[in-house]
Amino acid sequence: MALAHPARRGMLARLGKGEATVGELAQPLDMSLPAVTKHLKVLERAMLISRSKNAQWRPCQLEEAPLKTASRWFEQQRKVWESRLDRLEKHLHSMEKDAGSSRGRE
Amino acid sequence: MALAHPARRGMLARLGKGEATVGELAQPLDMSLPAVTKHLKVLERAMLISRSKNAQWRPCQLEEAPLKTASRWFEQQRKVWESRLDRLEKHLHSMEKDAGSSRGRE
DNA sequence: TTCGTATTTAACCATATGGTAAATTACAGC
DNA sequence: GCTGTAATTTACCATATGGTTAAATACGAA
Repeated sequence: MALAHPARRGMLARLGKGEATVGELAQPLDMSLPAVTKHLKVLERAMLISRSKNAQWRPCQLEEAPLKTASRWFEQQRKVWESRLDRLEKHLHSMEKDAGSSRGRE
Repeated sequence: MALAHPARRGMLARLGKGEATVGELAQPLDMSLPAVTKHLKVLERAMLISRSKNAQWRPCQLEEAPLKTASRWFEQQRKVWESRLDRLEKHLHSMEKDAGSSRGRE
């Protein structure tokens, strides 16, 4: 999952404020430039960012569409978890009602 | 992340319907029992489930509280992404206005 | 005590992930 | 063409993850 690594989430957060070069993204990250390049490739393959060329710099920018998808994904997940919690809570309440009959716990 | 693996999410979904033994959780999963045991340990360490004893069975059940936390987490994440997208959209619109002045694209 | 079922442990393996250092490429300016 | 800066590629390494099989453990029932 492209969003799994904190360094990558950090880069995306930084890019939310606007275009940045590899060096700029690396600066707060306490890791070598090759490592940053690798993370950028992950983000690029996931189409979360795009890159361009400016002399010897290779600036990165956020891709708008997939992040909207990510946002929608979070919203969906939230709904899924909510419905699971609903079912769970019903289950737990029915257990409370039953509690006197046969307590399996030791 | 305990919620990362589809098998584990499947187990949690199953447990949302009520207690289940290791064998019952394994049945739909096309993997060996030892593999299932490992996944269960991950879930147990993350305190998403708890286990008990019933003869030779070791039934599992969902832990309520942390899943509520997970739900809250999703909600938070959603808000974070939304605010990022707001910022991003403002940025993109300001670029549109600028578009005529200096087109870096080739 | 022995047998069958449920589960775990131990030992092992393949692959993915995240990092490094050193060499290489790309480019601007002198 | 040479030099300095930005970034990437290459080769390598350590650890995490997810799986396997075979053996061990736990328990109820015969």
